[in-house]
Formats: sequence, C-alpha cells, structure tokens
Amino acid sequence: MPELPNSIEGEVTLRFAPNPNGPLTLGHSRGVVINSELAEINGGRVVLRFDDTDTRVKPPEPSAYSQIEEEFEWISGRKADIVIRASDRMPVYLEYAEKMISEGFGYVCRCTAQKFKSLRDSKEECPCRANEIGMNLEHWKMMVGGSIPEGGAVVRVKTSLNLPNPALRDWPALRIQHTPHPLVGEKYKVWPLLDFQSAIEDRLQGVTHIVRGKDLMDSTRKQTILYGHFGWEYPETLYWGRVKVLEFGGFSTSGMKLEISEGKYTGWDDPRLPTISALRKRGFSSEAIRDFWLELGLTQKDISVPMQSIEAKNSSTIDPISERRSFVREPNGLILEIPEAIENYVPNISVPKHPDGTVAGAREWEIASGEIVMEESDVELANIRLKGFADVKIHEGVAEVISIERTDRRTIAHWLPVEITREAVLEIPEGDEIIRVSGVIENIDLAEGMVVQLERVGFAKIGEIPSSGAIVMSWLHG
RNA sequence: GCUCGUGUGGUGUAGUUCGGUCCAUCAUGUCGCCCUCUCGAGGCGACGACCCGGGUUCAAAUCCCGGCACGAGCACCA
Repeated sequence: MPELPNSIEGEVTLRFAPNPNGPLTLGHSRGVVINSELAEINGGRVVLRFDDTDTRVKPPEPSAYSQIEEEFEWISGRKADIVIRASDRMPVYLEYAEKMISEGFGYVCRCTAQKFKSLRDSKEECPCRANEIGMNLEHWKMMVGGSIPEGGAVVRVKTSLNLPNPALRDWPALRIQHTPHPLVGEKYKVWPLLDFQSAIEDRLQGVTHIVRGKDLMDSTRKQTILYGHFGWEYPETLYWGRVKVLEFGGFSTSGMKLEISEGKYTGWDDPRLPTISALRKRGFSSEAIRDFWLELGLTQKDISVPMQSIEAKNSSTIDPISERRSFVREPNGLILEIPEAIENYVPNISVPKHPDGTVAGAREWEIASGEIVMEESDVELANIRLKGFADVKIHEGVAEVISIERTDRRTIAHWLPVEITREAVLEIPEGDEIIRVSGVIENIDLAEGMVVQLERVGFAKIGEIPSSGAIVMSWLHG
C-alpha cells in the first residue's frame, strides 16, 4: 500500500460509498479492502456511506443496507466506524443546495437535457444561467415543492464554460425525482446527484482521503470546483484502475439483479455470480479476498485477472485448515484380495485428517478383503498404490495386494472400502452451467458447511447431508 | 470526436519521485524434479518482461520529444 499524501497518523478519514441497489460484488470489495487497510495502517477511520439518492435508475434495495454492513465487516475484519445513509441526510443536502443558489454559484436550469448538451458542447451559456438569484430561488422552491415534473428542471453548479473538458461545464447537482424512495417515501421531490451529495457529505464527515476507481476522476474535478465555490479544500484523492475478472467480465449489480429476477440465477448467492455472498458461500475466505486486492495495490492500470489468481490466494489460506477426505468419482468396484502371505498387514489404518497435522484427528479405516472403489483412470493403470495402505495389481476386477510396503514409484491413488462410502454429488459451476459429478465420499465425520480437500481432486464445500440419498458438495477450486 | 488516464515476462506486481547498486523484485502460470506414502497440496529448480522510434548522458525501465496501443468519462446513474 502506498503512503497517503498529506496524512497525519491517527487523523485520517476514508470512506467506502456503495449504492445499496444490491449486495456487494467482488468489484466492491476492492473499495472495502483498500480503504479499511489504509485506515488500519494510518490509525484512521472508515465511513460506510450508502449513496442511495437515485430512486429511479438504480433504486435502493432495502435488504441491501444491513447486508452490505455485514459484508463490509466480513471482508475487512472490522466494523465501519460510522454508517451513513444519504437518504437520511436529505435536509442537509437541500440546505447546501439552497445556499449555493443564494450565493449565486448555482442556478436552476429549465432547459431540456438535449438542449443543454448542445449548448455546452459549443461552450455557450444556457438562457437560465443569467437568471437572477431571486428567480432561481423561486424555481428552486417549485422544484422542492413538487410543482415541476421530473425532467423539468435541474440545479447546476456554475463553472467556466471554457473548461477544456466538456463533462465539467455547468455540471448538474440536483434533479427532480417523484418516484418514491423505498426508505423515506415521497417526502422529497428533489434529489442530489452523486457528485453533489458525495462532495457535501465528504466535507461534513471530515474525509481526508478519497480512494476510488479512476472512472470517477471527472467527479473529483467537478467536486473540486464546488469546493472552490464554498471555500473548502478538497481531500487528497487516489485512484485504482478498472479490473476485469476473466471468468465474470464486469460486476454490474443492476445487470445481475435483472437476471436474478428473470430466474436465470437462483439469487444473489448463486455460485455462478461474482458477488461476495456467492464467493463466501462457496468457501472463499475473506483473507484471500484481502490478499488478492492488496497484491494488486493502487495502480491506475486497467487489468484483467483470471479467477485462478484469487483461487491461489484462497488455497494458501484454507489449505492448512481443510480436512482431507477421499471422493471417488464415477466409482469402479473392485474386489480387494489380501493374500495370507502378505507381511505387515494390519486390518485397520489411521489416516490423518491433515497430512501436516495442522488439523488434529484421524480417519480410522477398517480394511479387509472385500469390495473397494476406485476411479476409472486409476484402475486402468493396473499397477497402483492404494493411498495409505498397499501396492496392488489390478486384473479382471480384482485388486490384489502385492506389498504393504512401497515397492516402486507407482502412482498413489485415492480409493475407498465400500463400507465407509456414501453417495455424493459434486456440483461444479462451469460458466453459466452447473456440472454434476456423482461419486462416493469417505463418510467419516462430515458436517454441513465444512470445506474439505478432496484428495487428488481439490477443495469442495459440503452442502446438505440428507438423512438418505446423496450428499451434495459444491466445488471450490483445485 | 473531445477530455482524462495507463503502458515492466502468459497474468498481476516491485523499481520510475532524486538516471548508475536493475544482465530488473515478488506472486501466479507453464514445464521439470522431489515427496516410506494425497493432489490440481507441499518442497526445489527452470522458463519468461522494461510499447515503439528518436534525443540528452560516461550511463535511461527511470529524464525529454514524437508516435502507437489500450481503457475510462463526456447520464437529469452510482
């Protein structure tokens, strides 16, 4: 992490400001991780602010507020120091808007969006710009009172019209929305846009450093102009670039919301979705997500990263705590033969739950002549070592023990005596599909929700364990 | 088109502020080897990069100029 410019240890305030139009995505988690980490390093605090001032295009999802708050804590390992809802702060924003108009650096514009755009592009003043303050205040009262329909007026911040960047010229600060807000209802007819709301609130919360995506660079420029009007000094601002996770593409909350409502996905935690709830449910650790973003750091480069990169982080965090189990895919039945003459044979073996002993305990297997199962590709090898037990030679459906001790460099395969197996199905998300692999799992000390490493297969999470029938497991990664 | 930003191995990243200590860091990936005993685990090793062209300099990934490529913003969304 870079050092924060102009920062004093213990006097740093950062913020994370999502739109609660759905729960957090992997994309959002970058903001959570970076901001909370910087707060941690600098002895500062983090404001969690819900930017919910759009009731129409991306309306808030009431359940998302508490979910995001909880997810913030899960990801960062700490609670946000302050939680704010922009929709609760409307009186303040309206007050500053009125102040802006009264002092003459804001005005009510009654032009249509199209008309304003064409004037702006040719650096021309719109007719409303010259209106007197008294008239602006009158129009403002009408906006607030609800007598102007949506689209009929907007409050703009005065800037130089010669600004080289057309996006900044007399930018809009508040607009009319008559659509009720899910939390505060129809009380307000005028709502601030992000650039205004965020600028005011950052000031009020004493935000010292803003760290956000570089798609918001123009936002910084607009807000800096506004701060200039108010005589305030803008916070230090740092940016990160665009990230695309190859397997998912972008992280559009509204896009996912639509597809969930269409039934394409089962919910926000559908394993095919790049949401925090989905990743968490699948078995990703918050530490892996933190490590991932911290390693990418704060560069402004636009990057594409494979999911494998997050999976590698997850492997190293969960490997030491994941118990091992055998899972035989598409099992082939064989008869195990243990000739009398075999030396050192003992009828039971004890396999550690974790080879490094980082998890205590063992799985106790009783082994006698009888039926066992193995995977097809291992059976085909014919000469193989049954992991944890003995070297065998396979012929005509029989696995004949030739030595308990290792005799050569043959492949070591996982296997199971049928007595300790139970039917299981491994669900693997593959793009938009879910592939189901059936097999049998080592039925020892299994619990719903535990993440195990299936020997020679990879990590999976145990789902439902029904009283009868197959156990459902969901694939995590290799 | 205009505006802004970014260009280091396959993918990310360090180094660029104050040019030499950089025949360029680390992770991941790929390949190989090891493992009296799992693997897609772990250990060890190998592979692989400074966008291009000029310039300044004894010396440039680092400074200057010019290209090129990629991305974002140009919403009465956030």
